Amino acid sequence: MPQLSSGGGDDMGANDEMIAFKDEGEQEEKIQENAFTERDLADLKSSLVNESEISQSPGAAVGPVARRGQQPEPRCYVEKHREHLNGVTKQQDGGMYKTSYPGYPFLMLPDPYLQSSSMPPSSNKVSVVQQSHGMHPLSSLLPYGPNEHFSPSPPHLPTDMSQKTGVHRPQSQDISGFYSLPPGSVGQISPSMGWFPHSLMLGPSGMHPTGIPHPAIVPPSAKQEHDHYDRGMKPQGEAKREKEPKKPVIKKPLNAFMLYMKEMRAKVIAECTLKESAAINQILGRRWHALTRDEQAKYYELARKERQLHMQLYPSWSARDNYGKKKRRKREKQQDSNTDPGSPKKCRARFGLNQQTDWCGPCRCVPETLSYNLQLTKIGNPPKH
DNA sequence: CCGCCTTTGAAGGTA
DNA sequence: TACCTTCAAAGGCGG
Repeated sequence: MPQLSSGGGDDMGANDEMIAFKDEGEQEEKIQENAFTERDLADLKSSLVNESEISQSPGAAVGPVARRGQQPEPRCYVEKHREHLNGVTKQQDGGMYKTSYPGYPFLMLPDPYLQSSSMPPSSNKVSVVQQSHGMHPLSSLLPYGPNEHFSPSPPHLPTDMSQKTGVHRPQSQDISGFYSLPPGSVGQISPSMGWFPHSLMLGPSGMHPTGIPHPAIVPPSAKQEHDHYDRGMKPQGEAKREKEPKKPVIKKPLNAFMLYMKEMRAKVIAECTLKESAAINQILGRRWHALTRDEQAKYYELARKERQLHMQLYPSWSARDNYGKKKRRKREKQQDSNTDPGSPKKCRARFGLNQQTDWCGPCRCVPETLSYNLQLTKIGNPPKH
């Protein structure tokens, strides 16, 4: 990454995006917050209207079809705002994070987590966007101060940590120095603990054995349990929990954009009076593109540190661990429908097979010309497609 | 109650 | 190596 050149190719993504911004000279893209929001909202609403009124306008979609390859060029967006800027007072140094930078919970482990541990039962969600007002209590722990621009190579950062980590998971790094953690917290992690499966490392409530709850650790179906509490079903819920201790889920570390979203979501919601996350995320995506490299670099650096901390806390964890929990069910459902013996005609039609003569490999149903008895006796597997 | 929507980035898998 | 897929957060909404 350009902004993190120290590592000789850090593992930050969005290279293309950043280069594109460099070419576009985005430095002057400092837009007044409120005007930006109104513009975002107007764009979003108009796009939503367009979606409903105009059918499939190619290239203009912001909807589901507007995936990466089809997204409007950032330049177009910037130019749109440039036009808009004709009537808008520019901020002289309008970095959104110039005056205060809330930081990120992984970097502020002690206080926020102690606070969260004393949260009422209704606050079962891990609060990640915190202390967005004023000085962060742990801002001193941040590698760069609130008014300090991100330094590509923090002086206290161990050399090997600045370099591309890849799949390398440090096994005995003293992260207490890295994160300035107080004695008795993560710094107590012994090197040997790194090889425990995370299910053994965690307490019943997603508590790390160090006593520090981690935002990435989420008790499964926490929301449901919360609902049970709300509906006065606590005894039943508790009994169920005691019977079936569920393994806490270790979530993926958040990437730069996710960190940005967490920080800015509340602000956008307040400004736009929007609540729908899909719409909010569209706005945030645009704002993300409008950020300067320096501004984005802060989040890339936070995300990098988050991944490193995550690697140290859960050395055996892999993103693969959480794979397929939603989509696999969907696939299996679809496969079930494919192998549904009750609809051979549909099945054969779906695969473009001859209804009279073709075997259907996916569902293994026989063609109509073969006898029903043949199907029952299962004389052999049909040829696969 | 579950999944979709919507965004970007990271990581794992595949060709 | 390029490309594809999945997941991470969020909350309203529809089936």
